[in-house]
Amino acid sequence: MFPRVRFAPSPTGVLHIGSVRTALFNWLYARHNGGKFLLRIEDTDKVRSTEQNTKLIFEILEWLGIDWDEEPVIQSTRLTRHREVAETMVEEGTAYRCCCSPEELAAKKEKALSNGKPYKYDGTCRDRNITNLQSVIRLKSKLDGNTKVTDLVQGSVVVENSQLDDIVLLRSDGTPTYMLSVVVDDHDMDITHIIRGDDHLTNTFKQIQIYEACGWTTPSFAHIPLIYGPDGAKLSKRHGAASAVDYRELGYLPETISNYLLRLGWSHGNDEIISRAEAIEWFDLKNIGKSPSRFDMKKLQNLNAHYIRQRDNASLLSYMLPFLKEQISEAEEKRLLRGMDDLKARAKTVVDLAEATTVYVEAPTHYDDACSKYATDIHIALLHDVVSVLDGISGSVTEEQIAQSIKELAEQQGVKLIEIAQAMRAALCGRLVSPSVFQIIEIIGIKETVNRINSFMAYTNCK
RNA sequence: GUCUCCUUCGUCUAGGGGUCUAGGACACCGCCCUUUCACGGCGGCAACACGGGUUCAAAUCCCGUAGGAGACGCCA
Repeated sequence: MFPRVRFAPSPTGVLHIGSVRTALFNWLYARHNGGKFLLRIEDTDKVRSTEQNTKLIFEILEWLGIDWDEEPVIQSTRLTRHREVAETMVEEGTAYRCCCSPEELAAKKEKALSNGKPYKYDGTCRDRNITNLQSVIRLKSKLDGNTKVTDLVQGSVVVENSQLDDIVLLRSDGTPTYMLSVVVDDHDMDITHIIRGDDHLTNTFKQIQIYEACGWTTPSFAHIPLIYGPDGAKLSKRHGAASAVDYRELGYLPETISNYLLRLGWSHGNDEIISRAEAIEWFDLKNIGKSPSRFDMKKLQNLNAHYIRQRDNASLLSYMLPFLKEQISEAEEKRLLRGMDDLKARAKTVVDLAEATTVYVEAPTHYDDACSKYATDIHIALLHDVVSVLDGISGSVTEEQIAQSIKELAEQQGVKLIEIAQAMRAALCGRLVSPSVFQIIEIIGIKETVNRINSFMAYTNCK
């Protein structure tokens, strides 16, 4: 039998990077086992759910190449079904109506807590046979014995039923709670394996009781550890970036995110760079670790640098275009394409890459302070020499030709190449870090090079 | 507070009784390459939380302790 798994995010916030990992694991599980990967939007909290968040969920999954197999289920459209199940449970005696007011319950809870006792609904309405439809419906949970989960990641976990509460299934306004709707939907969607964050582990016991009360087969569970920030607390905004959208905007490639997330908490021997095909071939729940892991930005960056280098220049260029501050012409695009090899060896993110491209499209708008080191009389004299050398070269030139001529010049003048090269870099780029100056000249051409050098000399002259 | 889970270099992890003087990757530090910065190459630093067992033998199995995390809503 082929597994059916699902990813069931709630659009009450921007898609968390940890949720993305859950989606990935579910997807890989389905693809590895020839099963189906389904999507369900859990939008029953109408107040906090937004269209924008829902849109972003689809967008991010597409961006990552995580495709789904059937029409996504929108949970809010299934309200009638949820209600129906709750009513049936009341009829069958596995649930009951409760008319304790929220205020009463809050008071009881406060009292219990102040006495240092664990709070649990006291079961006041459990056997009262209330018919008032304004009441909530609670699960009549088992009072003794225990409930066991054989989790595919966590192993066998047992909880005493006395610990479990009579949870609310249907609110007084007739809408289902999360506990009810997940169980009903997972059952109706024929979900065989539930792979989700381990913050749901304790919910599982309550949910199993609902499955049993309804006489449904419980699916298999796999609770994967959460992702934490560098300080060990749940990864959130204050750690910098917690949503998948953030990472996309920061210039991380989708293949980087997939690979990183896969490797976080899961391993296949010593493999670090894992292609999509390998991931599908190798993925197995058995290799998921049980301990939580911290998100390491440096490692993410390193991986991203790897994938940037690995992309072919044309696709990298088109991916980068939206990151550019200004639109560029076709001629400029060609320049960037030529310079891409040099550019991509240095970039950690696409944002870096986009920023670094400016040397190929425009003259420096300002010069870094460090450049003044190469604005001495000696350097200016050398730059004059460079200009004469370049003027002597006609037509299109290659990087090698230019390098050759400049090396000869250095030799003639009895200076080290670095002195000339850095002065040229300051003039051409306005800073002392850039791709090869000879390569830059090849791409921007002699004329523009001479212009930039002249501007630099004029600028130092004014100072 | 109650319940549940977790614990190998700073971080992600390999390992599942002897092959472990614990392997890899990122980070960090050197050196090499070099027109800068990167890339790349070579090398270095660095961990089995603690205490008891079991065993000829324990990072690996068992029990405690400590620390960390999660769940305890008419949120999902």
